[in-house]
Amino acid sequence: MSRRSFADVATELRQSIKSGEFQRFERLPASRSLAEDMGVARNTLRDALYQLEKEGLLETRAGSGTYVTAPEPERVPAAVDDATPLELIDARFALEPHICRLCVLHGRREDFEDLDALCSKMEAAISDPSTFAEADSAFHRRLAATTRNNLLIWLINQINTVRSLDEWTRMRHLTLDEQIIRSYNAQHREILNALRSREPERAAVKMKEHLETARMSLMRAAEA
Amino acid sequence: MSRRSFADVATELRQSIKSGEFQRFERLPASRSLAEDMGVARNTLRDALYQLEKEGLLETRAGSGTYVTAPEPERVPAAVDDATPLELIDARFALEPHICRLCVLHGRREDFEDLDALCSKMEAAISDPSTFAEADSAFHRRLAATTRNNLLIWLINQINTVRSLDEWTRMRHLTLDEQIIRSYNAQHREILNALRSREPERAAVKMKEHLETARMSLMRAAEA
DNA sequence: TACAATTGGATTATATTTGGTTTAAAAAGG
DNA sequence: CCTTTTTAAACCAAATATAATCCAATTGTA
Repeated sequence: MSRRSFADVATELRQSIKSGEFQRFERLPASRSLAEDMGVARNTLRDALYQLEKEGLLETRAGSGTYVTAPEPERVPAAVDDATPLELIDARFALEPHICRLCVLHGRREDFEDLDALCSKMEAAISDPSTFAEADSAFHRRLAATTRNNLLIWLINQINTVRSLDEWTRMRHLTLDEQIIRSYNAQHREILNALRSREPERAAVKMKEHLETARMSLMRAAEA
Repeated sequence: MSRRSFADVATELRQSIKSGEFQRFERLPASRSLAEDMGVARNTLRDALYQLEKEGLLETRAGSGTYVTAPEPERVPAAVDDATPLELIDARFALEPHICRLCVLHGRREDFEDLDALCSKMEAAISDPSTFAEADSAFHRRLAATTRNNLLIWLINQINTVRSLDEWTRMRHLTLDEQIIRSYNAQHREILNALRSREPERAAVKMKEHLETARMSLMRAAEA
């Protein structure tokens, strides 16, 4: 029976890293003790570490230790952060009406109660644009959550964390007078009513109307 | 006796934050006492805090304290990579019909020529499921590109890189017999024709029919 | 307002751990 | 028998944890 070669050690370590036993940014045990733990000579372990370093899994700093390289999970491309408010609202036009349809399919009583509470919160914030905007955002995220579709929930969250959202909310505040807030509130209620009476197409239509109103007020703000 | 390096301390703190032991906006214990609690020199603790600050988990204000800023309890890959094929197709149901509408608005001649070429490629691959699947994916990505909406393009790309796509394509291959491919090809042509004659709603309807066909064949595959 | 306590920020010298390297012997395998 | 790889031990230089001390910003309080 052959001794364990450095390739075997590398395989074992690779799996420890991928399985999450060693997480990113974490420092591995010192080469001496790790070699002893794995029952292998330090030289062999070092060959394995060098291999993993070549593969980009590890980074080793002399005198300090060897570290799990951070596989930067996902750089949000500049294209996304640079999305314009109009691109953003088009994306919502794509997602949210269908989200309403799915809400009818998967919504439960407690979902509608949460949405109802958010509606009430928005209705109480007619003259408080900041509170309204926050509750409004929560309402739309709550809708996504009601679909029980993790992918859609994630997509909506991504959209909501787009950096241009700052610009978006800034522009919104310009248009959020009491009259607009009142009409938004009426539309939110209509959407919720359609969901509760289990009418997917009516809910989708009401959402489209809501987004159309938002688009219009946004364009008015852009002109000003 | 092994020293604990600042990286180890950082790992420990990182987990305390992620586990919720230190909550958002909360102030950490003073560096002196925290260092003592963790049995480490204040210098080392400070290095660890600096690292976490670089990672965006902490924010430190001289004379005041260091505060947790961690925004994301949400693992990006977890929600997305664990998406089921059915969640995935629901997301496509949300996005792609509206993408078709936007294609009518923003599509140019060269877009339609590219889509036409992809249709031809798929039609030539009736008995070659792998080539067909690749061109099919390219067709849908090209549709997204035609909207000129960077956000939508990015969302579609995200959906197409979901790991469960492997499972998805595997299941697809099960159902991709010549008959199914022929009907897909016919639907792709119908979509493209609707785009070219600038009929947004018809294009959206044809896309929905296409996705419905895909959903049905997927569910048949799931039963088998 | 002004003082005092507490906080993070920074610098120092010293001790120790760490990876990097070299060497030679032992083991495995053709 | 010869080649290759692993082992083992020793040493080096770099990195850094420690500990003590001082500075500067903030906060709370008299």
